Order: sequence, then C-alpha cells, then structure tokens
Amino acid sequence: MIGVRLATWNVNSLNARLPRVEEWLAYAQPDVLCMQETKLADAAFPTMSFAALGYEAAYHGDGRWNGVAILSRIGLTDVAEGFGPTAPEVGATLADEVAAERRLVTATCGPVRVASVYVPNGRSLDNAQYPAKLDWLARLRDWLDATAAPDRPMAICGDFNIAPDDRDVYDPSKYVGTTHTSPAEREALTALLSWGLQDAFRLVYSQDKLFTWWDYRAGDFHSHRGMRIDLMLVTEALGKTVRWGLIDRNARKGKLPSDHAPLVMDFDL
DNA sequence: ATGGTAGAGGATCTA
Repeated sequence: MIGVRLATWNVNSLNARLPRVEEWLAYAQPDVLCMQETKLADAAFPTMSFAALGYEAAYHGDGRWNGVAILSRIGLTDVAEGFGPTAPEVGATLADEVAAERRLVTATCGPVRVASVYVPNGRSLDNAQYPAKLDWLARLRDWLDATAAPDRPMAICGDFNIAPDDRDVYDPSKYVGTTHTSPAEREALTALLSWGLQDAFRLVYSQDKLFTWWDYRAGDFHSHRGMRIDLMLVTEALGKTVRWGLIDRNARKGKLPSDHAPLVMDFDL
C-alpha cells in the first residue's frame, strides 16, 4: 500500500505567497501540491526554493495573471501544458483566447495522473467571459476524452470557480443571478463528473458551509462568508482509496494570506 | 450604501 497526500491551493501570486507556501509545505507535508494563480512567468518560477524542500516542479505561466503549477516529491514525469493536442487555434474567438491562457498543467506523480486547473472566473452572467468559461469547461471534458482514462488513478485539482451545490455557499439567496452557482456552470461540472470523476471532498464530508475561498473584503473570512470552489475531482480508481481530507483554514489566517485555503486529501493506493 | 481588499504594475484591470 502506498499513501499519497494530494493538495491544491490557489496561492494568488506565488511571488507574494512564497514564504507562506514554504511554511505550509513544511508542516502539511503533501506529496503533491497543485497551485493556481501563480502569476509567474516560467523563467521566474522558484524551482530552487522547492527543490530545497524535496519537490520537483512543473509550471505553466506567463507572469501577469493565471499560471498553474504542480510540485511533487514522489516523481514528476510526462508533463503536459495546456490542452496539448486538443489546443485551439490561437486568437480566433474570445473562447479560443481564454483556452490558450495558462490554466492547465498535467503530470504523472507516482501512481497518480495529476492535473492542476484554474477554471476561468466568468465575471458575471452578462459578460462575454461567462460563455468563455462554459466553453473552457467543455474543452476540459473533451481533453479528458482525448488524453485520459477513467479507469486509472487520476486527480483533477484546482480552482474550479464553481460551487457544486447550495451546501457550498454561505447563503444561496446571495448567489441568485451570479456566476459560480448558475445552472449552466453546475451542469458543466456534472458533465465532468459523468466522465468518471468524483468530488473527493464529498467522499469524506457531507456538511454544508465548509469553504475554500473567502473574499478579502468586508471581513468575509471572519464572518464565515465563503464558498467551496477549490475541488479535487478523482477517478473511482483513486476515490475508492480515499482515507482522510481537510480544508486547512489556518492557512487563510495570519499575515499576507491568499484568499483561498488549501485542500488536502489522503489516499492509500 | 452596489461598498469592501489584495496583487500586479505603474493606470486601471482582475478577482
């Protein structure tokens, strides 16, 4: 039996967050950490800092917005950036432009195929970014069909910018007519699950109001106004081995936190 | 009260 601890964390700028990430790796001891919103060009990625802690790194960023990465101390091979062979022609439509952004990197870490994803925000239901978000999610489903196998251990980890159901927001009435909870977004997530994925956190917890993101503004964190939008979607081959999990709210506290907390899940393969 | 804060960059844009 192999114990594998997977984690995912939207760090909201790895440059600003590196001390917090290093501190967190030291006490949380994940085997794999997926990060989103690194906001770092690949040439600026702090590979030496993570190597000193025993982690190899795969990264895909352009330095302004977005940017994803995978750290692993159990091997890191077969790295793929973006949608790879299913990538779109560049620049034809807004959806094509969004699909070309640095929002997906994939690698094999020990016995698990791992993807770090940063799903587009969507901004608002009447914004052109909203249909681009839905298109991005459809492309992710197509990419799974083209490049992955649902009968193998795989984890799609990241900031999905979707709260799967009303348990996952602090007050459903506050999210009527907004992104992150719309029927179309939740259907796009269901379409991913129907490929052969499970919401790993829900294999361990059924309670409501367990969040991974809180707005920096208006004291939302301390008032428990948040959403669960950071997810690990795992194949049954991996999900059946889940042993334990946690959203580390402590990492949202203290000095210079990200607005997201890390999600940690343990598996025994 | 359509507010509030944080990051990047160097004026606003994004979240």
